[in-house]
Amino acid sequence: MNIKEIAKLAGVSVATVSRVINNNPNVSSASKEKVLSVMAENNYTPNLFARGLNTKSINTVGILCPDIGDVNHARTVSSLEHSLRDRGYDVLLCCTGRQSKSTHEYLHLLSDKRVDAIFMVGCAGEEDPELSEYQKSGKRVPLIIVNGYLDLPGVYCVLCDERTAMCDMVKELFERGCRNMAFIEDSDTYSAYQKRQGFLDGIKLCGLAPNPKLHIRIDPFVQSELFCTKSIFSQLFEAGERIDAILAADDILAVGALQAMVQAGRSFPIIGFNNSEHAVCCTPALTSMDNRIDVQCNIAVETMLDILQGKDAIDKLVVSAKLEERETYRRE
Amino acid sequence: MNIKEIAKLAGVSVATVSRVINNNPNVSSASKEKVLSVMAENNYTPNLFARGLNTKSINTVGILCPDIGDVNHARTVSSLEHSLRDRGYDVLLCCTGRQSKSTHEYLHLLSDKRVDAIFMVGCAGEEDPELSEYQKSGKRVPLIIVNGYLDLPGVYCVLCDERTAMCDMVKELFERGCRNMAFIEDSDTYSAYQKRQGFLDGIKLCGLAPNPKLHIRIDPFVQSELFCTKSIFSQLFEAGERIDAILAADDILAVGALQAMVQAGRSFPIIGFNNSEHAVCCTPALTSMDNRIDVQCNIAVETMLDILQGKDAIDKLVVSAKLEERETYRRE
DNA sequence: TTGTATGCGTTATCAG
DNA sequence: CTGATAACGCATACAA
Repeated sequence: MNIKEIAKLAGVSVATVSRVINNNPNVSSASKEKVLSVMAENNYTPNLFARGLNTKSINTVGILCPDIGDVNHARTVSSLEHSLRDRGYDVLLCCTGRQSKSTHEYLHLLSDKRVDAIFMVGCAGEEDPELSEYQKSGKRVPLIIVNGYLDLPGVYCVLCDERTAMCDMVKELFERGCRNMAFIEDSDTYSAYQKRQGFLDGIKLCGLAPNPKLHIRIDPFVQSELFCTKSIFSQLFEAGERIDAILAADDILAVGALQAMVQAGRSFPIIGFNNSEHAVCCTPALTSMDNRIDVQCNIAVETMLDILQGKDAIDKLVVSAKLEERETYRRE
Repeated sequence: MNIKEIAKLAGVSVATVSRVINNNPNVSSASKEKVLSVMAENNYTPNLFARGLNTKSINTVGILCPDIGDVNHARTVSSLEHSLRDRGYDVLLCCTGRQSKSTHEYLHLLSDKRVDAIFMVGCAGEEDPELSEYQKSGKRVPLIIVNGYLDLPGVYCVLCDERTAMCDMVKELFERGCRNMAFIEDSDTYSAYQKRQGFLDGIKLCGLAPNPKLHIRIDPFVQSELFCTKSIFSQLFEAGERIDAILAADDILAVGALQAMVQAGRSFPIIGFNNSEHAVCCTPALTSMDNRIDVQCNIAVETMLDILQGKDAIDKLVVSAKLEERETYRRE
């Protein structure tokens, strides 16, 4: 069933049918009704390929993310998807599998599909030379990074002031008397880098000496990050290492450390990051820094709309984090 | 840059270029090389719309799921996406938002996009009359349900024997001496129904009387299912209700109950379901029934390939669950 | 307000 | 092995 057949059945021309489909006002209500009813009877829907061939757009955007199985990425994609669908856009999902190599490929793949924009979630921190090459090449699709930053022309970023948040947290704990704060991180994203720097900023500003022994890095590819973190901290406690606070770049890491702490019969502030469900699963419940991913996603989608409408959009927007207080740390 | 320009630059016809693009063997290696080099120089990629207009397929499948923010759905989609991409398929993601109404719409939306197949994740249990209507309507796209079952012609299902697994678990606990087992459930999916029936089967087979007070249903739309479950069980414990085992349809529910149990200073077997990360976040670590979603996804994709190749595929495939033993219950 | 004719970029058919 | 050309289904400029 195509537009020609509908036109014949409705006794009008294909142009008129096309106008009805596209809500063109220049159609008599009589024709319009007739066409609509014929379309309904035959439950006809226009072929999107043919349509896209003309309009160069199918109201579809691509989302690029390392792994949708990761809770944080899943939340982000979920939020983006809802915002986008509310505005009539479909979502093409690409999981790159954390291999920076293929990011490049996927970028091409998506723009070959003629998506209207591409969102990147959980992207790497370094200035990817391939990405800039991509931006230079003919295929200019609006590129929007969520919870990350890349200083490239034509790339728009929405992020969270995680560095400041982390730094302030360190200062706050220092005022509470903490002098031996541990820091745990895993992935190598821009976001991870910000948190690390924030921690180091704080340590420095408090006049403390950085202690490499308390700066833990967990390989994000291990079977279980939680278990790995837990055993490292168990060893530290057994070795009698002095620790009076822990800050983690992600909740799952914080939970691992928390379990080790409880097992060691100790108790001090632990702060997670991303405010995921993990924070409420553990006991005691984990205080966590919320990076406001929902807000970020909304802004990202608004930014996309601005770009597509030709308005000039802000290329770097920063939202502020918010501490979700639970049992492992409470402000006075 | 289109096929015509490439043809001109390479000094051949569009037909030859098209053959090169599609790996048609009937091209001299000389022409082939020439065309390939011209394509590379101009980093040309064929327009997928024009292509789809002829071939009726763009190697894209749709995935329909209530909410990608849900950890279980996220894991499933992640697994499907990987399998599919390995085989050259892209993924169009649609989150229906748990509203059965819109499932119908999304189904149409996806087939309008001319996807090659549609996977449904976390779908409702009842025989959706709209779905069967959909299947009857002209738009016949292979429909594959993961971790669910719908007895409809042309619908293929992969699932887990959760009913048996749950039933066996009850029997096992009975033999261990448990006589007052509680059951917690939330959503209203096919999977949820199976678990509930499995529990009731087990209770009956053990000659126990069903206790409505210990059959807890949590509204899946509450702010926090975990917290809700926890407070319900706290109340039960305070009221002196006798409970000597808990089975939950999902880990997050089990964790809530677990926290209440620990707080009440009690200890008995708790079994979660889906073997998610939640199970290792809590203390004691949660024993959980794994529904082998990765295996299910692989099978689902294989099924899709069979269907698309015209082979006749199995329309109902059942994998068996596997208990992941942790601290809340260990087999002897 | 309506219809005709043309083009969008490929693939497929057929003749060479 | 190659090339010309007709589809594919729709949008749109232009004419009426």
